[in-house]
Amino acid sequence: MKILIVDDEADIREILAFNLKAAGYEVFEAGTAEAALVGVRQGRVPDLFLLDVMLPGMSGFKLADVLRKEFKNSTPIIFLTARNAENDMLTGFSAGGDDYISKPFSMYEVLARVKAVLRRSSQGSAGQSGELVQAGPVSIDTVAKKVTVNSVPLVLSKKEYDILLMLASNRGRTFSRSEIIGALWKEAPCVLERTVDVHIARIRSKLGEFHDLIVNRAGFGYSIQ
Amino acid sequence: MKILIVDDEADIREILAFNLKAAGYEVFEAGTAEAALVGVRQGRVPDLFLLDVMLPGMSGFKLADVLRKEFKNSTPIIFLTARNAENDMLTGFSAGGDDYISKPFSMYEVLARVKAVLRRSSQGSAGQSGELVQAGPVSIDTVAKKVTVNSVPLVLSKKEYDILLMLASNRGRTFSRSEIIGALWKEAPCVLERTVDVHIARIRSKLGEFHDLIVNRAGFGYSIQ
DNA sequence: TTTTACTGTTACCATTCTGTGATAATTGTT
DNA sequence: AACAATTATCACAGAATGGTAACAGTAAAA
Repeated sequence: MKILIVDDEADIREILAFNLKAAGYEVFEAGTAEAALVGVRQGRVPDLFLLDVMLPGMSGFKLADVLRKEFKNSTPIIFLTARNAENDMLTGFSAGGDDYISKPFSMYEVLARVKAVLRRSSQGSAGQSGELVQAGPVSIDTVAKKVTVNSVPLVLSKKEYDILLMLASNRGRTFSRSEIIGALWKEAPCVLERTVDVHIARIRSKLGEFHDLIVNRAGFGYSIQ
Repeated sequence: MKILIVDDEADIREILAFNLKAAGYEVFEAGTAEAALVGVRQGRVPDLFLLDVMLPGMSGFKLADVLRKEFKNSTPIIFLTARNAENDMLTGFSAGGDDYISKPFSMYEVLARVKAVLRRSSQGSAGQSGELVQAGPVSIDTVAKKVTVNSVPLVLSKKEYDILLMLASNRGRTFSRSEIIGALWKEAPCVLERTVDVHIARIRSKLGEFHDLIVNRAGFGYSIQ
């Protein structure tokens, strides 16, 4: 799968590129919308755009516009936006299959989103309901950031949501407590490992009859089968 | 075990080098990515890189890229990142077996990470998704941490899993009890050697008809052929 | 402000896992 | 064969791990 990163900050490009490559994607970079357009016109068409909104010269939105008009394609786009009052209105918004991630974002978040978008676009299912991560009766809309269990809405707190998403989007994989903390406690990675237990317990109690969706293996950690 | 530290700040290098040496590692240093590359090209290849992301000249990511391309090796890399908006996205993230630690870090954190990474790579199990270790009918997914025998799931406890993985990823090699204890009882290496027997017995009984997968040679130890 | 929800910690209990000693079985040696 | 050394297996207690409730501090909302 080919991904084109368009961002004027070389550091960000590098971080994204390196880690996406490590995750097995083929990655191209461009520092400006104009450069990206040249590449695409020469035939280097990616399967997904990672597009900074704030670009010098042609903006990310303009580029998206041009791409849509010129190629009439439906290549999905993930917009990267700096977090400010203007862009906040975009957070969680999604239209025409596109998606927004606001800086600062975590690589974990980006990777999850990229994976979801590519899977969805390869499945050809339209994006009205956003990207869905399914795990048994649980369905997570990663755009709306809403969870349903057998179509019944489930209200989770941020941490509960994060943990459930991490487990659900890696079904079968067992995460140790320290892995979970390392991935989700970016601000203060110094919480006790027992904290994870408590969050798991809270998720389970909200899951009701499906409380055993999250499996624990003593000494290994937690997983969703 | 050899570790190459690449960081432009001499102070940081010194602190890391001193403590890692004290912990028994062989340590090399480089102030720039270019210098590190020269050393590696001359044959001083470490078992682990500690790589600052923000280097003058060639960045840490670029160096990692070059190393991967030029040597096609899978030497693990731990990236050191200054804590700022850009690098926050990397905290706790891990892809392709690499790892991130953000400054300021504690030596305890670094040592724990180094130890974990080296153990992982010495067991021959890189961190990418679905790494399989096969041994006859037994197949071990080192990411999901699950074992199957002829595709039938096998539920093992942590210690049982560790022992089976050690034997399976070094097929044909016979490990004495003290070798097994030395490798797997890092925390409390003062258990009786008989303990290993008991764990082996428990694994064998779970293996059912394949109980003779694990072979013992009197006086030598255990192995999987 | 008050109220509410969220998060992290602790404590207590249940469960699972692990190490040990006893004893039986096997292997190697004379 | 007889003996010694080593390994296999069992049962049990203690240790480690996990589940859950209650509490307190904090942030967000009313």
